[in-house]
Amino acid sequence: MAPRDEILDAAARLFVSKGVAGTSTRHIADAVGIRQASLYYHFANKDQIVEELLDRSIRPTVDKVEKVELLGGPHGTASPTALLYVLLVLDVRTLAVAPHNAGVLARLPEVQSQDYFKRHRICRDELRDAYSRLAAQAQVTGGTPTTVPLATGPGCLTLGSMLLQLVETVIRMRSGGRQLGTEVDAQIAKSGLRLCAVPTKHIETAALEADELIGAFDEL
Amino acid sequence: MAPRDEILDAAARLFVSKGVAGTSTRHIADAVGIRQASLYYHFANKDQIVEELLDRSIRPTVDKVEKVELLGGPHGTASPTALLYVLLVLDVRTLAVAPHNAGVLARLPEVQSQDYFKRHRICRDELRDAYSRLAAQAQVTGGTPTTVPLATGPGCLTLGSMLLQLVETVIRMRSGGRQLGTEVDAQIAKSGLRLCAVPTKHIETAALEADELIGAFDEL
DNA sequence: ATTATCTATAGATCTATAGATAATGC
DNA sequence: ATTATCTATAGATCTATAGATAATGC
Repeated sequence: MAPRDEILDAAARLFVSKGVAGTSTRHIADAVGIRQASLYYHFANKDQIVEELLDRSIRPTVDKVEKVELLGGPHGTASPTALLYVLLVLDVRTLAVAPHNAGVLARLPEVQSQDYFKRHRICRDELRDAYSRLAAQAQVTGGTPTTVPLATGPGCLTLGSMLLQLVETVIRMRSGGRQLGTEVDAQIAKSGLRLCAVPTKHIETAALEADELIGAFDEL
Repeated sequence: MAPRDEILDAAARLFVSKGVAGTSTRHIADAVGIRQASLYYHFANKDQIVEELLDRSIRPTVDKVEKVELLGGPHGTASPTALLYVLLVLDVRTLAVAPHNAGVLARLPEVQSQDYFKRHRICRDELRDAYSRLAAQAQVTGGTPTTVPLATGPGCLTLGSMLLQLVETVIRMRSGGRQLGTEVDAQIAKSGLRLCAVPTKHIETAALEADELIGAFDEL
């Protein structure tokens, strides 16, 4: 592994387990096996390490959102419910395999209050809005007889933010050191659909349709 | 306000916005308006401040769990679905009114890795199990025709952990500086029931039943 | 005597810079 | 010449302790 990546790797592990402010540049250097000052050959300062890790942690997700929305766009063959399921599964998987559970980074106050976090917030807002759109369509298609309409608009509490939150159950489980079962992705995705009031019988068919899409997806 | 409480208050605010490791004792003292060394008259060390804040942040929730389960115990007049709704609403409200969004504390890595966090984890596990139990009963009572049984057992991904996660949407919203609507508690509670596959028509009746219970609850 | 502050400071640590050293590639 | 490390260190900061000071309560 390139020295620069070794640093990023060690830093990620330490940041996630002790926080950014709780990890000194010396800790990182010791973990890598170099001297503290040598870090500054690869990075201008400590924050730049955090910044790059943060970017890397959101990139895979952003890429997938685009592809998924494209999947339901011009062709239009896929049902919105299935698309929502696909996005949920991919999102969960990304967080589940992220090195050192790097998804934790974006939840640290000392990171959120930094200037470089703005870009990250924009990305996450896009993801949330994608969830909101798909959720709204899934509710319509499912023909749910909800007397009280669920919040899907730009209001305070959106379905999108709840889905985002639900997906992050994975981060919490990994933080707690719990083993991730083989079906977490499907379980969370189905829970997401239930949250959107998709009828139970619809969920299974959507899951089957989605599995096809996900299979084809990996070849993109 | 007693000086000790002023310190706790200022510390909470700073810890939540910059993390524990990112907040120095001097910052806290400055915020209170005393000298850094004066903190040590009230607390043996920095960690003790964190510890007390952490305890205070979980206490209200723990108290409520006991009362809610008691509500469904001997008398047995309340439906499990309504009880689940009650617990969700009370949990959301607790987090929503916690001073300075102190719920954030328990999510900081530098806090989770400390020894004093064990007690907090035990409390939260109890809450999670309470959710799991109520969710299981709610599913049975609701007579849900789920072909695939939802995970409610002691397995990897429980409904309990997902509900816990869902409730914490409030913490995230407050961190993001978003305004909390007046109905967040009800919205999240209903979402929780949907997550547990409680049929839509059941949700509204359970909500009404729960509102009664919550009214009576405040007098306990 | 107790309570709550203060000043002063020890001793550890942290980030970042300056400049030396050594190895490799042209 | 470029790349990647090193040693040494400046200068800031951090936690915690020692001991002085002043106000209040017995």
